[in-house]
Amino acid sequence: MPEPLNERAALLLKKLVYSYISDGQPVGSKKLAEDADLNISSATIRNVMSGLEKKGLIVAPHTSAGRIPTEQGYRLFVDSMLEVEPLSRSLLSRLKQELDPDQNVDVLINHASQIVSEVTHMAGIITVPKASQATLRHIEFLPLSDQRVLAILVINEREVQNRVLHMQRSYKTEELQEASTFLNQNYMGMDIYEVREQLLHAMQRAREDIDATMRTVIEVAGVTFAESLQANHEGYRVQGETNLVRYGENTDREHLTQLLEVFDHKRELLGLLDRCIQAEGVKVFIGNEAGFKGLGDCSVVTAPYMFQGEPVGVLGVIGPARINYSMVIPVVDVTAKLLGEALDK
Amino acid sequence: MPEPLNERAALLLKKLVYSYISDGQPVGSKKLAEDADLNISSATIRNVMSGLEKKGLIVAPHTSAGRIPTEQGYRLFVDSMLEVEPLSRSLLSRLKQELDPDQNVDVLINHASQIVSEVTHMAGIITVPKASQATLRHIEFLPLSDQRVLAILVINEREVQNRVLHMQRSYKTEELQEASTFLNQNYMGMDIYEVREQLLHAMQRAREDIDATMRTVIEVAGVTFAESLQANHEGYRVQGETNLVRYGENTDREHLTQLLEVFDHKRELLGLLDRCIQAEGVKVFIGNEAGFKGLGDCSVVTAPYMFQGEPVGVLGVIGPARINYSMVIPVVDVTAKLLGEALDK
DNA sequence: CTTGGCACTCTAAAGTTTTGAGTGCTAATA
DNA sequence: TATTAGCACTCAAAACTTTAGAGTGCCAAG
Repeated sequence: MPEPLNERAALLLKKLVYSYISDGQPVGSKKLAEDADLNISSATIRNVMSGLEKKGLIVAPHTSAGRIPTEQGYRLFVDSMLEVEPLSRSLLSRLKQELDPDQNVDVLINHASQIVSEVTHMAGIITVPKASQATLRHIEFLPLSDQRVLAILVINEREVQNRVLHMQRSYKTEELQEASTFLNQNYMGMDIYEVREQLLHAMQRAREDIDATMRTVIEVAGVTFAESLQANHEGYRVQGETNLVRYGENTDREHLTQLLEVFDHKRELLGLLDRCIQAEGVKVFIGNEAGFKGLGDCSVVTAPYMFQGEPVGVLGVIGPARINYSMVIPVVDVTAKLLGEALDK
Repeated sequence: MPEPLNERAALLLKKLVYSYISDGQPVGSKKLAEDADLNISSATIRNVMSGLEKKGLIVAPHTSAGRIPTEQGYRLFVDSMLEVEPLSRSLLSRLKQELDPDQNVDVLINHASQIVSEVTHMAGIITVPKASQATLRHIEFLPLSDQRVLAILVINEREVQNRVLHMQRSYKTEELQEASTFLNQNYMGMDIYEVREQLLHAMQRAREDIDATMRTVIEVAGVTFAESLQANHEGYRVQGETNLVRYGENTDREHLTQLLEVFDHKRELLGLLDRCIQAEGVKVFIGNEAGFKGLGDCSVVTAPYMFQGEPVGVLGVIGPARINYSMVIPVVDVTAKLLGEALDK
């Protein structure tokens, strides 16, 4: 395989892949002969194709069919002969509009995955961003019935979280008010891990002789931050799996259900995505390159997205290998970038 | 059709439906003769079946096949001969656990639809609850950069909403603090529609000669409540569409994609669901009873769920007509009830 | 009223033929 | 030496045929 492809062979492979991507039909020598603007007879093309087959770039599914690209064929195509189309103006503006920065992280990442899924007609996947940094912006407590307290946290400027805490005793509005005022005055702008640390310290020190406010603070905030960290959601979201159904004119149902089951095995997929987080820019996995079962003939296209200069998550799509890479790649790329911008506000 | 079924015919229909539901195969006279504990020859059964066919309760897909229930057959079965199984203890406890009342509405309704989808292996659908009542519990404003303000609303005890407002000018923390304090003191416990009304009035009155606080209040809160009402989300959620794929051993792909497209036509489905909101208890639509295209051979099972004594939304599942009604119906029923309880806290 | 029996129907499965796209090779050509 | 036309060959897919058997309807006997 070290032997490089001569120019004509490369051109032919390129045409073949484009043709196969658009029709889904194996491509024969005759079709290529007509199609190509190079004046070459089908016999010559057969010779060249035979060479490409020896190199493992294309195969014939059976004797009397045309050729289709192998994984390596796609690989070479994607790496060295793919011409990506720039995004259409209208699509770009739609992306921008959909990724309205005035929304919280959760909504944003859902939108991002949804929109790439819609546009590419593949299944969209996105990892929930690692909360690399979580600065306490504001905190508020409200009493509920039955010894429960509603805690509202504003993290990192505009991320609002809320949870219901079950407490040992019930609290009055005023107590809670004092507690939140205290916390806001003393801990605003601090990392929430830090806040928790300090609260733990404070708790250890002075078990007795602390005033009522401080006691309330410790009790309520202790629970809050414990839960806050615990709820440090990880995982990924999938959207538009049904697009996969509409594909596969010929694919049998088993293949399809197998693919759908991939989404049930969180861990493997998450592993793959996590590995992409450090990669700069778009990555394309073709077929088994992704390294796990059930993805034969499938491709995964991913791009990491940034928050405050750090890659914090990965956006991607998953679908048949036979996709319009020249469109999908820039869409994923740009959406990831826009998502990053929206997160940074 | 007014002619009532004799006992034996009814029993036979029942057995036939159960058999078809469990195998998906048309049921012949011989199979019924073996299966049934009644000692009756296949010939007799043929006579009876012929009667059932005349009444339009069953049909033979083709001459030499067994019979399958028609829509009317299912209807009769569901209405008068279905024996619902009580929920298993383990399932019930799972439902209860999943519908943890300490979560906000959004999460709860998603969970509800997700869990019925998982348990029944059908697609789960749920309408977003009508905000029949929205009492202001607490409000808070935080300044952001660029003349933007983060508004946090607590509605109905523990429902937290937040949105980013774009204002005409920028505000200081203190201004906003005063505004929120004022609102909390004066409007807490009031319906937010009411609050908006009063603010509008206040705005019209005294254009000039109002103090700075009051002006801020009007400016910021005006925008907040306007957006809050506008965002009065309506629609529905679908979960587990992929379950539909795993069905239909023989169903052709076209039929399936057609079904999936139903979900794209929000309005029709929403119309159907809305009509169920007033119905007490579970409703079952079979085939075209639902009244729109693309649902041939499909059933929809729905149950309204309550909030504070009012039906506010509908939970349901959608899938092939050939489903295990005795299991699906109680699941939808109970989940809707539990959801109501969770919402009521 | 029920039943065994039989002729009849019609699908699904298995087997067969036909078609045509595509190949590899060879010998002629430039 | 590289290209091409031509031809024999292969094989999947489509069309068609055959077979098997599941199921029916109806009749005549119990």
